[in-house]
Amino acid sequence: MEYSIGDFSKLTGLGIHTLRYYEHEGLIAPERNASNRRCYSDKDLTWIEFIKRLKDTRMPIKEIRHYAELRAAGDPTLSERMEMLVQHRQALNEQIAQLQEHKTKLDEKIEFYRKEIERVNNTNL
Amino acid sequence: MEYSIGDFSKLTGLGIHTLRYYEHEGLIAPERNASNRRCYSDKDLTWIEFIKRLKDTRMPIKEIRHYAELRAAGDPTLSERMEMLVQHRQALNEQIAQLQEHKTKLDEKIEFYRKEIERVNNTNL
DNA sequence: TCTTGACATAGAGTTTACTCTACATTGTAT
DNA sequence: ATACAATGTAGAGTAAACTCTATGTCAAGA
Repeated sequence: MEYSIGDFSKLTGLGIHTLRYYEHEGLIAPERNASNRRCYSDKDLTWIEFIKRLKDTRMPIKEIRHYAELRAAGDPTLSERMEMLVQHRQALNEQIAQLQEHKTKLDEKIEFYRKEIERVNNTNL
Repeated sequence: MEYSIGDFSKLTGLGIHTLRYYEHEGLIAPERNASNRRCYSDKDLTWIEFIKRLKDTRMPIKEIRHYAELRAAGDPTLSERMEMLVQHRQALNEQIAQLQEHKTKLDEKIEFYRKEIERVNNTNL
């Protein structure tokens, strides 16, 4: 299937402006039809979903662009791309560990609040 | 203990400019000495560490300011603060779940790359 | 006393990632 | 054929969170 930018926008949940911006930043390069309209493919869809993952996991656009460039260069860059992903997995593992620690502390804090509220209530009997 | 802004900066890992910015944004309000210099306390240290947690878990500064205002208002706002934290815990749980899904997909992708690299290597024997 | 370094404020500048505006062109329904 | 909605480009504007600059004050060591 091929999609106009409007359809692709609905499909991905990204705004039309954002899609053009991503193209300008070298993240994605959809085909063009005879009248210069963008034609997004299903491959583009898979790719943009992966870009969304990278973004969600805090990879900056610059780095995603670098990955996109390697990807465009094909097979010879396979191992370099894999290295990037392995690095990124490491970063992601650290993020998760960090968030889990934050969660523990937040749970403790909430428990403290619960007790404190109870205490204040009892004081004002 | 009391700390000058320079000491406090080293202690927290936040730049001096950032500390002043946080104060300007209503996140923290250190005491001042006779000559108007900021005097950060150990309480401020605990508080800023908590702010760092909130930031790390993607709470925007506006919201942290709101929490800071409630905190400054004391006991009457205890339950409202707890509600905020409970809400934020929910958001944090979702973040963690999301990141774990991203991790799974990333692992799969890396495994795909590993096989692909092997395949390409064998093709070129 | 003099100098130097830390600190003060106010406001400008930077970075990242969009988001929007202006204006021209094209595709489609009447 | 005409209107109007979608798309194109170029570039300006926005929001968040810093980060830096200019200029002035103050306190402690040589």
